[in-house]
Amino acid sequence: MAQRKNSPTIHDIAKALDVTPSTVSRALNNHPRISQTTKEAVWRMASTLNYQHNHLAAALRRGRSSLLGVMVPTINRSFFSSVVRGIEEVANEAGYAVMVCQSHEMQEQEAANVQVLLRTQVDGIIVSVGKGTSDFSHFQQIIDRNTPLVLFDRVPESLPASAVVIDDYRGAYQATRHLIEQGCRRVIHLAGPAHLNIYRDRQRGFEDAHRLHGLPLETSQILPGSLQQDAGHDSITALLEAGEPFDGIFSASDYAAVGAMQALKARGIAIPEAVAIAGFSNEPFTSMIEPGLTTVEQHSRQMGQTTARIFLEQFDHQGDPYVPRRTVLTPELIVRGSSLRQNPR
Amino acid sequence: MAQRKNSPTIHDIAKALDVTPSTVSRALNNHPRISQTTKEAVWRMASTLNYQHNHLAAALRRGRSSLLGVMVPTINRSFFSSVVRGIEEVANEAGYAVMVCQSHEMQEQEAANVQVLLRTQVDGIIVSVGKGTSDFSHFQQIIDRNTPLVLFDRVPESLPASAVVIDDYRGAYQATRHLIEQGCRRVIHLAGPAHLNIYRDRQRGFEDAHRLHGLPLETSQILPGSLQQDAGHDSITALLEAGEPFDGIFSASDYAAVGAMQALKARGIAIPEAVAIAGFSNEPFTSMIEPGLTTVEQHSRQMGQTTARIFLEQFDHQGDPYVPRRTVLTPELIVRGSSLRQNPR
DNA sequence: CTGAAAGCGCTTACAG
DNA sequence: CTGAAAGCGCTTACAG
Repeated sequence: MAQRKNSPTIHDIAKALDVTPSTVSRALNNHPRISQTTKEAVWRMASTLNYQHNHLAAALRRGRSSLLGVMVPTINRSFFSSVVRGIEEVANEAGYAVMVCQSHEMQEQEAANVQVLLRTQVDGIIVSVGKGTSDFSHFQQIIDRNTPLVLFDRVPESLPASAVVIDDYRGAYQATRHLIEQGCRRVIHLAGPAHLNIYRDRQRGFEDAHRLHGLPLETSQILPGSLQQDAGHDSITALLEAGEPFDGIFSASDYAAVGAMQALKARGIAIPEAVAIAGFSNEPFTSMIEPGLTTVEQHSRQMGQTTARIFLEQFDHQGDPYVPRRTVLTPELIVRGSSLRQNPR
Repeated sequence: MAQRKNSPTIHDIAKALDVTPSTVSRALNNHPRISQTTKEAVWRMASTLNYQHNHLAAALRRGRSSLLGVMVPTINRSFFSSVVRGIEEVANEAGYAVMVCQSHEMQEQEAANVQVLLRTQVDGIIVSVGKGTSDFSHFQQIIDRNTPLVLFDRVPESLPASAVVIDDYRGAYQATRHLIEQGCRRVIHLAGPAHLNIYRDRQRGFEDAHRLHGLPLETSQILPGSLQQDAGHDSITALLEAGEPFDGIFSASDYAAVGAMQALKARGIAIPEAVAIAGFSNEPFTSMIEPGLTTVEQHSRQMGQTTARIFLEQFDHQGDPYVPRRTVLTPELIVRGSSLRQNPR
């Protein structure tokens, strides 16, 4: 079995200095009513003994852990890892350690992770929900426990919690309008699962861009799918094999857009001349491929920072009647070679 | 201030059932010497009261937190996020929650994170060191505290800790040999900081491939750098501007390789005909770009799983005299269009 | 099979 | 400016 970790405690420091643990604790926490001499003696002794503060014990006593839980569908997306980075920056600054975990898009894993985070007594939880989640009761449990919950990007509307999102509708609208301005007359939309706000909003933006430009739109132009790279590839390949005509693609994901590009290239279809294409998220690879993929920047790092700040506010006002708020960031269209035609219209 | 979280405790369950906290605790932990009837009553009451086990308190009492700390340079690399995924799989299975943090390649942040992890009383720490780290005393501190430490991929040799790596030498050797077999006679190596084992080994593999194939090698063929995308771009651009001749590139990083490819393309140099190129890591984008980038697969997920298993072993044998071990995984060369010539030699 | 009691390492009102 | 004492919520040898 695990052997006792003979780490020195506050008690050891106290004994060595012939003061009480109370004094040592106060000195370590830089309490104002402890003399400078005592503080320095304690600090020196702590360093000599290689004292390591037991955060667990302090957390138990204080009723707060200074741990912030973050759950994302996967860290293996530039979007999510950038958001995490933004959260870290603000949280660390405020004295929080961040505990990151992944749902891998599965509801079961998501619910299990919520249990882990709550049991670990995190002071708050930040979440972007997985594609596989349709029942949100595990989040309700967080709220019931009075633990601050902040959502970002993928946000279930039914939950009374604050959220930070970008204006997906607007990003999609702009991307689609851009394709139309480049001369596209029949644009395909690679859409995501409609139970997620972001994909619903992107589809609405796509639709409204057509409406407001007086362009007809058939439901067959909208292809829902997993938005993975292979799904994009397969959807477009099927379309081409069926002989369906189209001259533009707006994908709700950069990954599916790349798959689509590969399907087009495999048949020698010119991008952007024959088919112009735009994605969503500005993943780093979008500027590595050729032609560069037109996409929508989501300001992920800033989104993380904002989310963390809202958690901090909410934590400080815990107990007060809290009115959930929604923060909407503005997306930015990044135009690259995949959609930019020589002679638009 | 934060308000008391009125969560029910073991004591509440005990009172409601008219038994003692001891019994409730045992029932919840499924202790063998508690009657089935009592257990079921406790479980039912726990569920009725919506009891949430306080992991912090249990951890404090038991002297173990069931938390595993993982520190990587950045989660924003497919390699690292896959390793983390592998660690998670094994650790969760064994009842551990994983706490991920990033050093962002900076020694200071790395040392600070070690403090956070130790204070949080994690049961073990898994690390891949940052590029900016030259002083390893913060890791020594982990060992001194008797907390299991396992390293992977980027491993300081001076530390008496177990490590999991791939055979970087072999991967580099194979990639370079492949380039030579494709007819390259003067290969450039985009190298990484020599204080990191992986880059030293990759360079050795590069060198030995030349030696064993009787090909001359000048020191000017080795270009050390940050291995970021723009660094690769700039190094190769400078070489071209200087009129240096070369017909192959072996980059110690996929990112730098992409930068190099962009530099070549910008000047209309044919890949792989004029210059063949290979990278390292098999990042997903290597199969998205054109031509596909030849690279070395590192079996990252398996690396994570292995690392986690070694932690578990080490934790179980804590206190025993532990002999650090080194596990070396075999890399795999992935040949793609960036290096495959029609008529080799 | 269950209970009484001590204690994990810290913090903090209450005194002085 | 410092101390004595209680307690955060749990677990676990020791009894019976």
